[in-house]
Amino acid sequence: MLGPMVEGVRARNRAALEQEIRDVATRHLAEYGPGGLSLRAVARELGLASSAVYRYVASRDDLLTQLIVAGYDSLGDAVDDALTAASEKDPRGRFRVIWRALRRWALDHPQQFGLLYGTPVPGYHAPGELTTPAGTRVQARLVEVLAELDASPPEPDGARATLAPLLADPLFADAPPGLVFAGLASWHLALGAVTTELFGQFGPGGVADPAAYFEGILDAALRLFDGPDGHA
Amino acid sequence: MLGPMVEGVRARNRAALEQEIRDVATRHLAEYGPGGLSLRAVARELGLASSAVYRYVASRDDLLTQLIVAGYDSLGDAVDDALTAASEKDPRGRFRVIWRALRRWALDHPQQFGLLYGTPVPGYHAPGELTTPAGTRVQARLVEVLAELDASPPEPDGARATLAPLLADPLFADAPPGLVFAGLASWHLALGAVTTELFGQFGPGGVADPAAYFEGILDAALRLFDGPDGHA
DNA sequence: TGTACATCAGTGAACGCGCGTTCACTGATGTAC
DNA sequence: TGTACATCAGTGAACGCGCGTTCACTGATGTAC
Repeated sequence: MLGPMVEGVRARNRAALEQEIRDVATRHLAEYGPGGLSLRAVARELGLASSAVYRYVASRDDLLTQLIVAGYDSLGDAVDDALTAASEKDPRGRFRVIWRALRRWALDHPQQFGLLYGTPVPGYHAPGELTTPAGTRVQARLVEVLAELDASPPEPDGARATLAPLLADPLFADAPPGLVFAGLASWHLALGAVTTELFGQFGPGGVADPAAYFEGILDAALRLFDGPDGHA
Repeated sequence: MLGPMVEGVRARNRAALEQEIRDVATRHLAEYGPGGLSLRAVARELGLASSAVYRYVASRDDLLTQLIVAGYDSLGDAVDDALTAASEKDPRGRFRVIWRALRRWALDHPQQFGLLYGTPVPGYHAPGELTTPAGTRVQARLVEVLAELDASPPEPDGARATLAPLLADPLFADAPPGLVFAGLASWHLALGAVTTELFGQFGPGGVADPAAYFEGILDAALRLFDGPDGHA
């Protein structure tokens, strides 16, 4: 009665349809944005009665939460895969691999990226207990890399106090404040660049080669970790 | 019949109501986001029939465009005022003044900031001819400051080609590519920091003193303009 | 292996809601002579 | 200064639409004996 017992056909169908719902919803998200995500439209596309969806999804907000978690996981997988494939040892190289993977993923999934890192969906509050674990995978990878970096960038005035909550986190055990600061700054630099490339006009005329520009940004981000004498 | 002729009472009322509509709409925008902006709701709050709004606004999208332009202008004014008030001469100081004003404005008008620099509103396309002039005021100020900076940061590989469209812009006449690159990078760094402060979790635990952190970010941004020897 | 019953997937109608936009209209405000 | 007419602001009803969610229901799939 307990035993390993192969998943019944019902459970399999159920899982498959749950996945299908997420897939369709993700497509709709990409097309109409989070505000335009509609359970009825999803049901319609799946050939279901609108009420049938409620067998699989508790509410519209619940579906949104599922999509957010799935998005973080998709991004997390993309980064992990890139790291595995690159098998790069040098921490600076791994830093670049992570960021390139993030940019790639963001370009491939612009609306999902917006859902994760853009303007919050009005009226929706993500339940942190579901969202945070998946939402910090990339940061965790970055932190690992920073730990191997063995750099001691200058410590801005008051960094210890400013970053206190972060420094208290086990993730950053023993990390010098200057390094945490530089890490955070590099995060914001890269995020700002990706966001602008995705959504912004990139200024008048734009940038001819965003990929090359991004490489330049990575150089600049890494330079944030250098000491005042110009090298780590 | 021509003459200077004081604005008639009708024109004055009209202008006043147009402003009132924008004000109410801005509040609704702040509360429900761009997707939740509704002409009917605005009319309701003003005690008007929903159809009456169409005397002042051509359509919902038209209202959005007005709000975007008004937002850019509000931000532009905030930056200009800050510069005037500070009467700082040093270009690095003025750089800081600009960015502090932007952060301040963003914190005071989060949803408007999101409208300008966040995830685009799905299904809405801003008419660039109306939007761009107001939308580039801050950048123009920054460019002025960068021009006085008299720095020659390292020129990343291929910067000339990558940034070609920007360099062709009259704004950047004679600017060395390295400077333009550093300017763009500093823009993305500050924008990423502000966006994260407004919308993001700021990582696990967050940052204790975002204002102090932002000052650190400004230091880092200015260091992007330093030569490889560590000073401009 | 067969039968009785419980579980589950999916239906379709209905609820109450808000939306953008159009239209023919009433009065009040301005303009021309 | 007064009158005739044009302009304009605002009304209220109506259009057709899509939404989230609930509910009582029908069959099909699984389970226990």
